[in-house]
Amino acid sequence: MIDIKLIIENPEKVQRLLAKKGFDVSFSSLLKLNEERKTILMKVESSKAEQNKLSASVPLLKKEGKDVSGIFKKVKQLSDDNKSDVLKLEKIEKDIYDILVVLPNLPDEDLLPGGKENNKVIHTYGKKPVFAFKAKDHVELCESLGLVDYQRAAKISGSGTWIYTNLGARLEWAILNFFISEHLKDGYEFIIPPHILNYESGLVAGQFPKFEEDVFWLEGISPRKFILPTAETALVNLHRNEILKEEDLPKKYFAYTPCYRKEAGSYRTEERGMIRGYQFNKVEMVQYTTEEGSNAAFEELVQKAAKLVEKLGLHFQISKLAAGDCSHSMARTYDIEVYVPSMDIFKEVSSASNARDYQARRGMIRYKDKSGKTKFCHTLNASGLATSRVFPAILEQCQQEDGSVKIPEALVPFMGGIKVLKPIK
RNA sequence: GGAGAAUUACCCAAGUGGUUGAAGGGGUCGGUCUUGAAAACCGAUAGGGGAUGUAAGUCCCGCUAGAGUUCGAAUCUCUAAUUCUCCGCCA
Repeated sequence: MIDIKLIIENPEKVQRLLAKKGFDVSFSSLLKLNEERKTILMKVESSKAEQNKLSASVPLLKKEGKDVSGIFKKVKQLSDDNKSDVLKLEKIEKDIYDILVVLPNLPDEDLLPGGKENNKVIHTYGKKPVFAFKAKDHVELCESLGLVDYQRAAKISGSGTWIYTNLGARLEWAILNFFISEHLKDGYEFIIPPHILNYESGLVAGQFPKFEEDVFWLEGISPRKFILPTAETALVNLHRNEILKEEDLPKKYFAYTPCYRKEAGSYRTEERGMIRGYQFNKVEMVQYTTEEGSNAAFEELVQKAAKLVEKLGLHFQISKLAAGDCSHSMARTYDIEVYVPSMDIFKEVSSASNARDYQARRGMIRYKDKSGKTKFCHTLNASGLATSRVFPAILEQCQQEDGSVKIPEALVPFMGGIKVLKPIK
């Protein structure tokens, strides 16, 4: 949620920043509503004050044996007269909320406007692997190595899904465990959240009301619930409606959950295999920080995500996203993108974002600073990482001429010492 | 899934219609005493949102949430959420 005070004080600035995200908005009606709100609020409150005063005088007068029926009548009259204004006020407040709740977060000043085309690669690690043989894509490799079963997945579930089998399952699990152990080393707290969340959680994360259609809703449960599209949705709601202490910040969490998304429908032929499915595994990091601490936390998250890919020895790059390519709730986003040889492109394995106080305002997530002032936290998140892109990248980047795949050293301890995956046919 | 009970400030907890911005504990902070500590004693400390104002202040809303009854609600009614207990079912 954008602070309405910011809009009132500087509507042009907010307008200009939102334009960078491709949002063309005018605040004239919002500003007008706000003026109306103030006028009516004052009226409503002063009537309330008078009613309170009169009512408060009743006990004393009663004790003195005086007749109070006149006061009853007067207060009733005041209350009745006030009713229409109270309703009007409620309507205006709802209208204001409806306008604010759909606005995306403001992008940081330093971001380029526009979409993907203006993303800038700011760091590249490693080199494109060169193969002296005809390299396979990850779908072929999964098949020949016996790691994934797409056919049976289609049978028991449907399209957009897959089954990790045997060593595939072990590799997937090893990757996740590797991530988990790294985060533990860095002092992040491990969280295993429920996968079924309530509406409020989606709202606070900023997914709702705009993207209600993008998640899976459960039937037969009330109030309605959805399955999380990312662990961020759960983690960022952990401290909803809480006031934290400044000395407890930053709070650093990570969680492993599958992520359930409808976007697999946007399948394109090049996104074969496990590049985009209805369900994928991801370890997610979230930090709650002070206002002052959020830039440093962002750097840390980006570095942490990058470090994971680096330790796997994969070729990857970091992109600074243009304003329009940042998520709805985010002020800035850097993507860590791993190279997928068969597609000859870089695919996102992590999105590190700073929501600043946007989510915190929605969820009333606050902290008391040293002077005792209550402020909104900043929330940040980064995948660390999504396996569904890492897994194919490992297979494709680490494949050898004989059709085997060399397991990255960092993963070997988590693979029970297995160093190479050999073709089974 | 069925039945019952609960939800008050950092924590426990009193409070069943009117000076309740909420008794009493505990905690926390400060002090006395002590070589230091503990104990004891003394004192301080009650959240949050909003309106107005340069400020001090004044006012509105806050006792899980929402709605209602009433001149007036923490207190009565309804709805919901959560927690606990019992029964059922089960990995």
